[in-house]
Amino acid sequence: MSEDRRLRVLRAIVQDYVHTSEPVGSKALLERHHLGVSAATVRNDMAALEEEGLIAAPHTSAGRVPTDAGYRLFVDRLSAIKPMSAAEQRAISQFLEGAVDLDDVVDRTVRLLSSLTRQVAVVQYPSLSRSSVRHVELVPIGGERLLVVLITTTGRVEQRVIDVGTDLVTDDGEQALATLRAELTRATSGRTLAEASTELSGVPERLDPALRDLVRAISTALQDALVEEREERVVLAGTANLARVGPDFTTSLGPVLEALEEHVVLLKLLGTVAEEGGGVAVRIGHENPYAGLHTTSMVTTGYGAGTDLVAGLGVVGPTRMDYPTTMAAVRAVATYVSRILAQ
Amino acid sequence: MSEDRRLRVLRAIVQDYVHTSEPVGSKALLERHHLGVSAATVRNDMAALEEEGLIAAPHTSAGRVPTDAGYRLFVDRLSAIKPMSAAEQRAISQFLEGAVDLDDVVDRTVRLLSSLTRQVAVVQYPSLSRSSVRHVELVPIGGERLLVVLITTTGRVEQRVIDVGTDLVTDDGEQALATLRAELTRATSGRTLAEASTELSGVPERLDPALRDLVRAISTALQDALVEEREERVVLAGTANLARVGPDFTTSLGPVLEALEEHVVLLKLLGTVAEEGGGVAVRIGHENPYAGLHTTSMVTTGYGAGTDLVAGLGVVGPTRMDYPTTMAAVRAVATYVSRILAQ
DNA sequence: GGCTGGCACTCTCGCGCCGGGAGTGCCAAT
DNA sequence: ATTGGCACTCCCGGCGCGAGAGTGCCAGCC
Repeated sequence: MSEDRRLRVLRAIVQDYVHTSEPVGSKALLERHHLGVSAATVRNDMAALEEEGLIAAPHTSAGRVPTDAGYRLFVDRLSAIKPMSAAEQRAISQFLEGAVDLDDVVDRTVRLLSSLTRQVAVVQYPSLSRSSVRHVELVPIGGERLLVVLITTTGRVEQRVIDVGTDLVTDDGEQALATLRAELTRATSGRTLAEASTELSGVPERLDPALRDLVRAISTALQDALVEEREERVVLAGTANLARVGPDFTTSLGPVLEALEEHVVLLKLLGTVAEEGGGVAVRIGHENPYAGLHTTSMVTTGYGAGTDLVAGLGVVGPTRMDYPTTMAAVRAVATYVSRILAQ
Repeated sequence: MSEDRRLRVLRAIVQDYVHTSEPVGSKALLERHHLGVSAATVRNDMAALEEEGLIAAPHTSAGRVPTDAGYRLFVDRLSAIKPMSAAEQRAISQFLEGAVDLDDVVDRTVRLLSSLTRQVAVVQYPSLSRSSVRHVELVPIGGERLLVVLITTTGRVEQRVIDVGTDLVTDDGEQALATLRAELTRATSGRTLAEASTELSGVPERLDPALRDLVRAISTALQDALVEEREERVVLAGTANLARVGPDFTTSLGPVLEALEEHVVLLKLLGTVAEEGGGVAVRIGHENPYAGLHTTSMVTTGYGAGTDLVAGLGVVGPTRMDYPTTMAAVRAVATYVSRILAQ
């Protein structure tokens, strides 16, 4: 019994099932793939594969369907990421280049990814952790409120509103703000977010004691904005693709949509990125730590400017998905959006 | 034949159908509502209502179901917006008060609205059109690129990246930017966006001819940001609720999800707001201009700080929805989020 | 030992049929 | 205008059946 052929059979099953959405039997396999053996032999192999937990039959005497473990083996050892055609690459690149700002880049990326894969695309906004401070701005709004704006090298803008004890829309207030602004800029500008954060804590002491409380408030607000992970945003597109999957999927549709609304969860999943397979990580069915996504697979990778990975992107789809092309699309989009961000 | 009773029957049908999700027959009606008449009378009324196009039967000898026109009449004349209990109001208010910045307000609002109504909530970011310029900032990034940031009174931040012909990270460049910054601030600060836009066009002429091209580029970028409607964002929550609606709805689920991804469409729908019914507008089934939403109804209203309405919010759900309570929730959330924004 | 053809067996799926039930429309009577 | 009565229509669930797809196993063959 050739171990090698058994794996070829598994591969054929995965490919057929992805293609037809129906359990695949020994005979159907022979028609579409010319393994040089008979149906009976294939049946023996299938029995063995089932024994190993790689495929399963929905009921006696139906065809076989890959299990999560089967897909896993397929992804790890039986498939190669399909290279994208030059035309596709050009299209991707051109589409992304039309973007006018960071929001637009992210928006285009997520749309592109969902239409390429015909699945749900998930793109994380470039994370703060690796970027540095470009600019800090203080804007008084209303009587005793202050808008603190932080602009980073990745072009991201963070804002916080804080309550200050005193009215700032006075001459005194304006003046205080001016010195404060200068001081803050000096303390943070050009520094990485982590550096800026520590630098910031020294500022209050150096200033007029009368302002100390105010400064402390601003400083903590900024630090808050600096380290805040909660603020990391994700953007989705292509949820309608879930409805196209098929009737077998409609039951799990509710839970999946729910899971997709938990952006915190998605962020976490995008965060952990594997290095193998060209940097593309695949999480299949129950490998997924969240119950709502047990019927789905996630294909993710990192992207970002420079050598640092600053964010993640990927797609969510039914476990029965075309892994090689999906992985290719995810990788390609990540590459090109990184390139765009790099300039 | 009492016109009045016929409408009471219609109301009963709508209420029952919303409650049970099943076509309602004459007998079932009598059990749940004590109209003082017999089943036969109700049947006559139903026939008349069907004649008028207010209700329809899925097939001969099944119960009746309200048509879009039926719901319309129900909403306009047969129902009153249910007042919310004091406890609910307190809960809404408290939940929204925890927000730390504009993003958080919007995020909380949309979540709140979807969980209150158990439907898809849509919230538009406060629109620029009614607000005015708080601040303009120019940040050079990379060699020949400039990030233009616009901060408005509503706390919104718009950003644009523009390519300038020359390298700005030089002493000359820095100096030019400084004067430019001052000039722009003077021209726009405190003005409404429309005013600022016209004011802006005068700026290039008043400046050093050498900078004129640069200024013109910045000025157009700003004007772009000022009037840009495309940039208006909407946020969704509760799409999973669509999956709970029922089997009859699953077919239209795909198109609906697609429509919900067309944020431009949603913006347009949120934009047109009626004044009747406490400012809450209802768009039922085919009244909706977009085919994907023909099976759904939309309940929307405006919200925003001050006397001006600056944005819209609402929910999307199946035409078979509980209009009175949904309308109440939409109105209440709009009221409270406006209050939050007002301070 | 591994491969193959053959064969009996199992299970699903679609179809037609049937009876019960809910609901209607109409009519004659009040 | 309302009502009780009655015949009629149509959906729905359950049942049986045959076809088809697929399997498991066995005996023979290389």
